[in-house]
This record gives sequence, C-alpha cells and structure tokens, in this order.
Amino acid sequence: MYFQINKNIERYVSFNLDELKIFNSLLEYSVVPKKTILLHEGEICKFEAFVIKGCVRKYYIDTNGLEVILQFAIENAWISDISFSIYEKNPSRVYIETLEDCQLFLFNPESKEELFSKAPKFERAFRILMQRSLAATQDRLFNTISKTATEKYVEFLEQYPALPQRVVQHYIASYLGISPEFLSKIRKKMAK
Amino acid sequence: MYFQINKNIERYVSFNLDELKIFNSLLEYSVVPKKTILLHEGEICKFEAFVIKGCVRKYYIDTNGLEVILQFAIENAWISDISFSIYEKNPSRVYIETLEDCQLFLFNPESKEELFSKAPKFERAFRILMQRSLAATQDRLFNTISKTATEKYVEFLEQYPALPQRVVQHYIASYLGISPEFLSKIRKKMAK
DNA sequence: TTTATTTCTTGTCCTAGTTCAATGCAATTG
DNA sequence: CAATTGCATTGAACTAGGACAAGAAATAAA
Repeated sequence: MYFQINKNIERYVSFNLDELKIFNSLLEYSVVPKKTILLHEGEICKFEAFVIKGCVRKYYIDTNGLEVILQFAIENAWISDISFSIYEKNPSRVYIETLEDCQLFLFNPESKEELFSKAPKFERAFRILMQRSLAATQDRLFNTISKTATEKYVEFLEQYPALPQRVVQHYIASYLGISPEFLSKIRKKMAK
Repeated sequence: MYFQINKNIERYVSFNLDELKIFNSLLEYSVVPKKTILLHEGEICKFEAFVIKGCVRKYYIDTNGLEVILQFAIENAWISDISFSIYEKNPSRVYIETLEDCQLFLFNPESKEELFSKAPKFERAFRILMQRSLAATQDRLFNTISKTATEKYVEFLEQYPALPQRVVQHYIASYLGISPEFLSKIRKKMAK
C-alpha cells in the first residue's frame, strides 16, 4: 500500500526503514468518489494529496465565470494548493476536484511538522518536490506564452499520453487555455 | 549593509542575532555593472541573488528567437533559476542579466547547505521563499491565460509602479507576452 | 431500449493581437 | 556636435483563435 508513495518520496532523497515508517504512519488513506470537491475557493487548503489511483484536477474560475484547469494529477502525482494556503494561511483561489473514483493519501500540515521534527531529512525531500512543482509551473508559463495552440496540444499529448482517454476533451482545452471548439478543429487538422 | 536582506528573511520566520550572523557571513557581496549576464542558457545556476540595489531580469529565448522575460527583480527581491538548476543539476534554459549597475548578495548552494546544518531554522524560511515564488509564478500563469493585454498591463503597473521609469518599454511588453507595438497602442488608448 | 443529457464537431462571423513598414525621437558614441 | 543606433509610435493588412449557433454522437439515466 505504501510502495508507490515511498518510491515517489525516495526519488531524490533516500530514507531508511524507520524513517519511512514514521512517514507512512502520518499519512491518512482516503477513498473518494468521483466528482468530489476536496477544496473550494475561499477555503484554506489543509492537505497535500498523493494520488494512488484515480484522477484529480485543480482549477480556478476566471472573471468571466470560465473554468481554467491548472493541473491534472493522476497516479503517483501530488496535488495541493500549497503555494497559497498552507503556510501563509490565505484562502485559496482554486478548486481541487476528483474526476474519477480515487484512492489518495492525505498529508496535513500538522503531520508534516511532526514528520520534519522526527525525521528532518524529509525537509529536503519536500523542498525538492516543491522545486519540481515550481519548475513545472514555469514550464507551463513558458508554453502558454510562447507556443501556438497546436504546439501546446502536441506537447500535452507527449506529457500526458493517457489523459485523453480519461478526461473529457473540453477539460483538456481548458488546461491548454483554448476554446473547446478550437481544440476540436486542431484535432481535425491533425488527423489528416 | 545586511539590514535589507535580514529584514527580508525575517518576514516569515524570526531569527536571533547569532543566527543572522551565520547567515550574513555566508553571503557574498558583489557589485555588478549593468548589462552583465549572470547566468547563460545551458549553464548550471550556482547562486541565488538578492538585489540590494539595481534591477535584474530573467528571460529565455523562445523557438522563434524571441526573448520572453519571466521575472524582473528590483531592490529586496530574490532572483535565481533555482527551479531547474540548483538541486537537480540541470542546465538552465534561462538567462539572468543585470539591467542597471547592481549591488547584490550572492548565495551559493554550498553556503546554503552550511547554513542549514548550522542553523536549521533557515530551512523553513527558504521553503517559504520558494512557496512565494511558486505562488507568484502560478499567479502569472493565471493572468497570462485569463486576462486581456490591457488588463495585464494595468495589473503590472499596480505590481511594479516604478518599473516603467527604469526599464525600456519593449521589455515590459516581453514580460506581458505581447508585442511592443501593441503595448504602445494600449498606452495610447489608456492615456485618453 | 427509449429518453434525456452531456459532449463533440462544424461552419460562419468576429476581434484581439501580430507583422511589417515607415517615421520621428531620444540616447549613446566618436 | 554630428552621426549612428536603438526605441516608441502609428497605420494598414493579416491571422490565430474566440463566440455563437446548430446538429451529430456519445453517455447516462430511466
């Protein structure tokens, strides 16, 4: 049960069995049906979620009432609104919602503090996780500014080859920052 | 000399005098003339820079050879390509360049490790700094996707009211992800 | 299996923003 | 101070992508 998350956390820092045991004891296992909103706009995000099985999206609603998807998280990915919420205690501007029935590990700030005090090496692992998420966001900004809609879609397919079979198409358009109609037209053109 | 950086690092975590002394002893003070490239694409970024005085930009060159500015840093801001370079030892895709004569503190990864081992509380402060930079990047992504060019420019003016007097206008266009001509037209319309 | 609901596609028209000159202006440089 | 270079402005023509509407397909519900 803990195999996936331990493998994930050990990607950049190694831990011994005792350390992993502490880590695992602080995780909350949770089964969540699809279309459950884990975080509403205006709430304070009190968790970081690791996806064991399923698919989750993070999105905000823009000034025109349009949903914009910031992140998809599938198996072995972390998702949270850490940047705004956790340490600064600001209400979040985003929603986090399951798209499929999910098995998750939830990790809350108190547990995180406890982990860091009992096994400080985890500070480093979580700092690296955050750096990776910063890198991913910067990369996405890069693409959003510099690439055409078609290029963005092609890159998306490379990065998430399994997602088109798992989520509806207009969510992908929303992630890419283009209209669903235009994505449809891109696909038509690419099919040739 | 250390007043500004100490005030900055204490924004979210407080330190005693001994801790600050250790921190300050590990910083490298550096005076850099304008138009100096501190980091080239392809290099590994071996510093985090804190701006005491001056103005710095971080940018990449897109596939059409066009410069896109990711960040401006003025007094009391940090700038680095931490996300890609420092811990993962990947070559950077960005350039970091001074736009004015600058006074900087440079902080390198070895010093950072030393700091963390001598005064572990700094781990937390730097984790929060990184979260803030993640939040800022996410915010920028948000704006880039959801706002019109005019809205982006107005927000930019609110966030960096002093910058238009300090950097050439097409750099601002490059930051906003629009063409310099269009920014000029926006300004004309706004002047009315 | 029939109905209802959601999603995807396609076409037409429209607009925000780009590209490409051309011109004037400010700022360096010799 | 003249000359060169870089920068901002303006206009005209163009294009990527959006908005709207209507139909077709697929999914879910009953």
